[in-house]
Amino acid sequence: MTERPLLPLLEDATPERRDAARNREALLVAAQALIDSCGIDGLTMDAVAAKAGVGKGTVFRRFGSREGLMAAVLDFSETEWQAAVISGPPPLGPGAPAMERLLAFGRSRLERNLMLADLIRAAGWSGPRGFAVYSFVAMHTRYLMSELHVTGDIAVLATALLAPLEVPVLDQQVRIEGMEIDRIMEGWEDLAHRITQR
Amino acid sequence: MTERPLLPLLEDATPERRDAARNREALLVAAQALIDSCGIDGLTMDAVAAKAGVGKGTVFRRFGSREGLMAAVLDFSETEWQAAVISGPPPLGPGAPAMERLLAFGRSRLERNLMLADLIRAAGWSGPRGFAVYSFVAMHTRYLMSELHVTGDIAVLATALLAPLEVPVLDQQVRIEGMEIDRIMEGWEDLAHRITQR
DNA sequence: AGTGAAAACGGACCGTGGTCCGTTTTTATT
DNA sequence: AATAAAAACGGACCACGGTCCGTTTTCACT
Repeated sequence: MTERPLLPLLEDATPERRDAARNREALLVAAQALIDSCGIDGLTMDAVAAKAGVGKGTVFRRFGSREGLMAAVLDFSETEWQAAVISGPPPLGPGAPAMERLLAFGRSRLERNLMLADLIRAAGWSGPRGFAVYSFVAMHTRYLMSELHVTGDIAVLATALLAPLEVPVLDQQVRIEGMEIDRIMEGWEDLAHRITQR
Repeated sequence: MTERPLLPLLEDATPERRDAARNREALLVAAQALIDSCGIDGLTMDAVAAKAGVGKGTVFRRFGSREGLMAAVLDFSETEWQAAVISGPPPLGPGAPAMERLLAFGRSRLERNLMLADLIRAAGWSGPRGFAVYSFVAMHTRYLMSELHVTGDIAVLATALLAPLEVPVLDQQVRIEGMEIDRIMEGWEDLAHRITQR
């Protein structure tokens, strides 16, 4: 749990003080434990502080806000996932044809976003962390699209291809309309073909 | 400000008591005034209650939550917009070819979502109101797509076409990446052509 | 080891969203 | 008009996110 995020856009120049590092570690462990036992909604900042054995001020000094704490918890699995895309086995990782990689990418992202929906929602879609996450996903999609020789405004088309995989949209389809996941995935593959063809 | 929402899926069987109706009216007026003067973030439920001259409990009895109140405020402009789509002048309203209507629809929705972004964000994307709004937009999109003889899973493709117009996605593009609105719109038109062609 | 400045800590404190329940208003009925 | 049940009201109250500032810890430098 001490690994640093992939793609460290701006690494801190000065390292953390020892007590700070120890407390961050304890807070993340406490937060994960509380999420497991009480669920996301049942987690309070006071409880996290108490469980980690630190004052509440420390939690906010480290993570800025509740959203920030959630984003930090989410960061573990995100980093892992990004590693699988960058250097894992094909077809998600490198080695497969671009179209296969794209389809594997979409399926994997969709499954992940559904599995972590509560946490992603609680982490908010703003802030620097959210930006970094989006940047990675968008960059990879644009790369695959350029490999497929897609014509047009690739940045915008990539966004359009990614948007249906985001949690608010999936929530609408799955939770409210009760749509099957396989059907959503098939629809997304169709979309991928339509956007990349020509 | 007393009109009822379009497409009243479930109209209340029993009408409101007179004091209840009067208070709702006063609360909506107060909320709108506070939004205009303090902005969405500066609006507090206590302030709305005070300005409307009622107790705080009444606000929550009427609207359930802050999100609910915001959704109710939003409902005015949403109703107006839906009316323009259903019975306004072409190309947004009926009378133009389906493809022109679709493009006008996308542009209009995009502009609206950007203009009301703060309010839409504060209203939340869940709850029955959000569902009703989404239902209308999705239904209309599916209708236009069927007019265009689009093949495939129309419900899923309509969602894919609408997703890039949603506030979280637009936020990312406009606010964070600083993308121009015209560019986003051109990209969306391209997307509409790719999804509907074949 | 001693020292001073910078960084981090802790928990009392505050504002706001949301609840609860005793009181008041409305409305249907006679 | 009187009455009673139902609905709505109001504001004290609570919980939680977030802030503030006096105290403690760390660390670089001597």
